[in-house]
Amino acid sequence: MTLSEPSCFFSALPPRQAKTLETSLHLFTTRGFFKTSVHDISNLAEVSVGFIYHHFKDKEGIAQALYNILLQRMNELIDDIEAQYSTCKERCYAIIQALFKLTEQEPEAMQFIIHARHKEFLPNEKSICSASAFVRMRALVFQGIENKEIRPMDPLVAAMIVYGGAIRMICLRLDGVIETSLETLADDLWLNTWSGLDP
Amino acid sequence: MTLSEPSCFFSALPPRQAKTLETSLHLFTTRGFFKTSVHDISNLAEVSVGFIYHHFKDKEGIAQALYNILLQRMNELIDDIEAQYSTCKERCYAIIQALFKLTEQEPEAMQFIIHARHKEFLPNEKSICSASAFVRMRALVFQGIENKEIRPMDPLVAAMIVYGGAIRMICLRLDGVIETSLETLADDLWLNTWSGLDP
DNA sequence: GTCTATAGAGAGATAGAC
DNA sequence: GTCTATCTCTCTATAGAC
Repeated sequence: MTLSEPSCFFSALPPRQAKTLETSLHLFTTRGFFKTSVHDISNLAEVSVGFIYHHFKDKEGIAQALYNILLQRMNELIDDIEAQYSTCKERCYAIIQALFKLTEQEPEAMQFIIHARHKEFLPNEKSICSASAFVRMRALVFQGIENKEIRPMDPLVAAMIVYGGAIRMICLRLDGVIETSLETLADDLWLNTWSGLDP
Repeated sequence: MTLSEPSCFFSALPPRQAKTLETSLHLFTTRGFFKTSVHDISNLAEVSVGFIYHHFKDKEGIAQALYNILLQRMNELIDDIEAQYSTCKERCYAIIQALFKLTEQEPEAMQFIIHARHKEFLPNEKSICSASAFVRMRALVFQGIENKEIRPMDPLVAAMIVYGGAIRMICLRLDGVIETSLETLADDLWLNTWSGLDP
């Protein structure tokens, strides 16, 4: 899976639906969901309002579709990493590197996944932290404790230490506080994070 | 400063303005800013719409007032900690404990501070990560590196490691993913976080 | 399937009495 | 200072032509 082109997330869909979702992702992350009207999307994506309502249930339906597609991609990304690596340490680091890469290449997608406060506009969706991809990320750490790759501690605490710094860096990068590419900081982060967990 | 009573944040204000802000904080964090109407606030706070518009410029003005007051409190909290402790390690741990305590006692205030995506409804306000309290928190870590309390590394990376796990735990606690009090997990977190930073 | 025009509802903000 | 009534506008969603 390459992540370098915006269209890659939506390439399985017909082109105008893909355009609608790309445009919605852009507007939702820059202006916010509630400050984006369906007409804004219609104008910028060059599709009619009728087209949008024919293919998506309503405005929330657009957000729901984005949410499903992006989390699906995250799950595929974890599938790949689990297939390629076997130790907890390798897998967790690979996930962090993949998230950093995604942040640099597709900041809007990352913003939507991490930051969008889905609860406000997807009331039926659980918190993003409960989404399968994030549960699987934590599960990798739990296994690491069982395997004794990680020193004994509360599993949830271990998971927060493993991913907390990385997720925080992603947030600050998306907010413009960090001005350098995350990929150059990944080694420094991981070296010092892991030394707190090594048995 | 005690944080155990909701009114403590707003106790300097006349009672009905305090009630307005308390109610707004409650509705903004539970329903969201854009799904809360001024009439909702008026009804629940038992004040008139006219009262609200007389004391606050507009709906965003309410959010701005909340933002200012809560960040002010965070700054006072850091003042207290800087006065009471002198080492980087002690100060950072005290901040994490204070944030955990605040999360347990005033979850709505914490939710607003950390999670509210102010950019959507306070477009003139910088990202919360740039707010003075958060900048000061990072500065404490930077000093720790200069003092050689923390092993040499990128200062921003060090700050993310110090606070990343804690902030992540706060988010998961607020979202209901963590079901136990954060205060019982603080020691475990800090012990294993710091051992990645100790020279 | 796709479009335009429009209905209908709700919200922010204000005017003006007290 | 405080209240109620209302104005005005924007947005979601749909109806109906093609």
